[in-house]
Amino acid sequence: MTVFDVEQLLNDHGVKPTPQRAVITDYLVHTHSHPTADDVFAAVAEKLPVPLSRATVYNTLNILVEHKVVQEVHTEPGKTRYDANLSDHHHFVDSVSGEIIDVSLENISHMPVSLSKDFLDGKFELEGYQITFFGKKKN
Amino acid sequence: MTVFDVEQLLNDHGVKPTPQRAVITDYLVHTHSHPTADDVFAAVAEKLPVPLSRATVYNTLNILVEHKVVQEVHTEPGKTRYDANLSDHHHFVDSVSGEIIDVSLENISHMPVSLSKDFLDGKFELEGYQITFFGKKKN
DNA sequence: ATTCATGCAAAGCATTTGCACATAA
DNA sequence: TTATGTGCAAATGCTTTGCATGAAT
Repeated sequence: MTVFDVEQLLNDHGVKPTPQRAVITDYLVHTHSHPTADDVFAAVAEKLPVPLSRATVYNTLNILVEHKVVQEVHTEPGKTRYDANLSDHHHFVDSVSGEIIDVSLENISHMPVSLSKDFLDGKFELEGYQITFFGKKKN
Repeated sequence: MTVFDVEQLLNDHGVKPTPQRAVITDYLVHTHSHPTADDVFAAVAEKLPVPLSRATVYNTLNILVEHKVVQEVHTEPGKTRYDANLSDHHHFVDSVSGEIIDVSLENISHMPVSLSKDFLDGKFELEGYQITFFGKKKN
């Protein structure tokens, strides 16, 4: 994805592209590492010809989440991670390192999952679900 | 579950029962509200004849997690919630209020879920999974 | 005696906010 | 010029830590 495409992506989601936002989004779109805000800051700060503050990173990430360009992933206490994989997928979390690995739908049996009418019973409107697998990554 | 049973439960999991730990555990075992550490502190402080500090609540919750008496639930940024429902179950999160509702296995279709051999491929050892449904609770 | 739990206050992180400056339409 | 984005630093909120006291074995 080129810088132009990133600007397109931002425009498509109603986010005004700025140099900072473009570089942050570009980084997120090209990584599978589910970075934290600080990971993003560290990776992007050196790429930008202009200074970059943590506040801008946090602001940008929140805007990208609000506009559904990326999604938050919560697997560990105290850390919010970001995922720009826009395809329908789930996650495998290594219980030792905390590393998050994407799991595409074709790697999961017995999909899709749904809630019984008995549970929903006119009381809940189901919008989606997220499966977090956990286990150990072997060496 | 009586106080005696709570002490039994703690002993069974290798946690030395103290008054604070017993009352905290008792509270967790009897609620379905998935409380935060602060919720626990607020609910338990007034029940105890002795003073209770937040540090003790945090210490105790971490010990209970380590000894698998309760589990952490992460659905929102910046908040760790605790769940003493020891049965196999999943969660529904109200996307408006953040409220977490337990979903027992019989309320889910297409269970159990598993990962394909292709994904695991000798590289991952699957220990379990957690499904987080999200949507709106109707009034 | 020795070990371990507790309380308090201080410290630590991740994240948000207030405000001034810079930028773009 | 009007609105919006950015940077900096201060503030906030949740959680952990250090240390002294207190209880239990």
